[in-house]
Amino acid sequence: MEVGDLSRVAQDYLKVIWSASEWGEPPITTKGLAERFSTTRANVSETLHRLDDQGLLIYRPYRPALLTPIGRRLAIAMVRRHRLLEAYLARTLGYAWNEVHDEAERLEHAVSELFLARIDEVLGHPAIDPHGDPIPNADGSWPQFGDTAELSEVPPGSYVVLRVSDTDAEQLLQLAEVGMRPGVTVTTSGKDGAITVAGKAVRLDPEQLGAVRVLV
Amino acid sequence: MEVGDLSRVAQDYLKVIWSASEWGEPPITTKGLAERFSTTRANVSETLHRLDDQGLLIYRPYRPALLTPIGRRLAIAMVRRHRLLEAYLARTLGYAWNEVHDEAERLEHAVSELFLARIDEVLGHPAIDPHGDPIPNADGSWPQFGDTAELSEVPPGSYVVLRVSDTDAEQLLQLAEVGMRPGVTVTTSGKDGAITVAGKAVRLDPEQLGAVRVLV
DNA sequence: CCATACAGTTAAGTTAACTTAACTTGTCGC
DNA sequence: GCGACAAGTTAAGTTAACTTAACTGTATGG
Ligand SMILES: [Mn+2]
Ligand SMILES: [Mn+2]
Ligand SMILES: [Mn+2]
Ligand SMILES: [Mn+2]
Repeated sequence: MEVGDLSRVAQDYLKVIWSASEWGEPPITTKGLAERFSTTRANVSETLHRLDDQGLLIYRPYRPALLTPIGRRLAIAMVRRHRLLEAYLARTLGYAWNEVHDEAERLEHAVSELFLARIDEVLGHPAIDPHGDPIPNADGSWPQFGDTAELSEVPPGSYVVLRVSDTDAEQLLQLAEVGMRPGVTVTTSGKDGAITVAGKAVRLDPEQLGAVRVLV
Repeated sequence: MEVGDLSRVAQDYLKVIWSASEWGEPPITTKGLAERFSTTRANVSETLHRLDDQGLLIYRPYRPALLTPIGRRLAIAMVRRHRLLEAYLARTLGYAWNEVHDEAERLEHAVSELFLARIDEVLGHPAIDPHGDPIPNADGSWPQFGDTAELSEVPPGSYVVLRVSDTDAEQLLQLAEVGMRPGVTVTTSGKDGAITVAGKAVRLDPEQLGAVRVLV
């Protein structure tokens, strides 16, 4: 089975279910999926049943779904598509890092394996996307970096930003505006969100701090 | 109304209906659409009803459908998408001219106006796609070239190839293999398909000759 | 331990897009 | 003019994906 055999909806579900747990977070719930896809819990419940029928995940009533090995393989393929496309848009078409996500969200369902191979080559096989998320390799493996923690959970001190979550477009724009991006150094004071980003003092709310992962 | 408001199916129908008549051919029939989309006449008939309901075309029983002004505008927007993408794939990602069509057929439904503007800029606002088809401008106008005729209809002599039809992938590959492409000079003998392409003698069947348009 | 709030499910209905089968219309050769 | 055949339509049924409404299960804080 290949990702091209799945519907757009199935592709998005697998990708979101897999990447929800990527940084150690608990598995995504029915409600979480409903919010992510701007739909109803009823619709999510029904869709999860369908994905179970297709052998992509195991539906457990009132419990988060579990990806099957096939589902996980296809999920990782979708994550690769998404992040490779984001990297391509940013690097060769002049997209800002807060513009790439929405475009990749649609292109990921349309491009062929040939297209992916070509842009991977043009980019020189990049390891991370513009938000610092690792890009899985074509064989399903992916690069591992050092241990990370959310900026909201870390003791006061200086850290290197590894990754900024790209799921909330507005939040990403706010973070971009204060200079937050992978690679910059931030210093936390421990005092309600007062931090410095690349030397500049700014204030972030707990949600924004939770979107930033630093090397620990 | 924008192309993004239409379903994938609606986008493809408008594009195909409009481009069928681009070179003076008669309007495409229900059967023609069914073949183009590998579906049934029944399905085409029903879909045309839906497009009529949406004000995109006028459905006339037992007669070819007529695009409304809105339908025509959106059709041309889709043709622009398709051809601009083909040009991009060929010029910047190393696609062969017989590989671009299928990829563009899917990407045309997924890319944003921003993406189109960026690739248009990267390509320097190309006037034709890799098959010699004119690329409509963003305002709906498009470049006009000299008068053309199908190679099957032209008196014996030497001609410059302007355009090769890209709708039949296998046929396009065959034509590519004998060196046929926009810009080459061909000489017709009038004797059942015996012609020279860029100096090399080849034999083409009437269908293949009909796929090639030359400057007259 | 249990009421309750919220998460999750089930049910019923809708729509676009598809299929197959049966029927109707248009046109073309005689 | 007309019959035959191809083209086109209508009808009935399916599926994925969505909605709204009603119901049920889970977990928790008092
Ligand atoms: Mn998507
Ligand atoms: Mn990303
Ligand atoms: Mn298409
Ligand atoms: Mn073309």
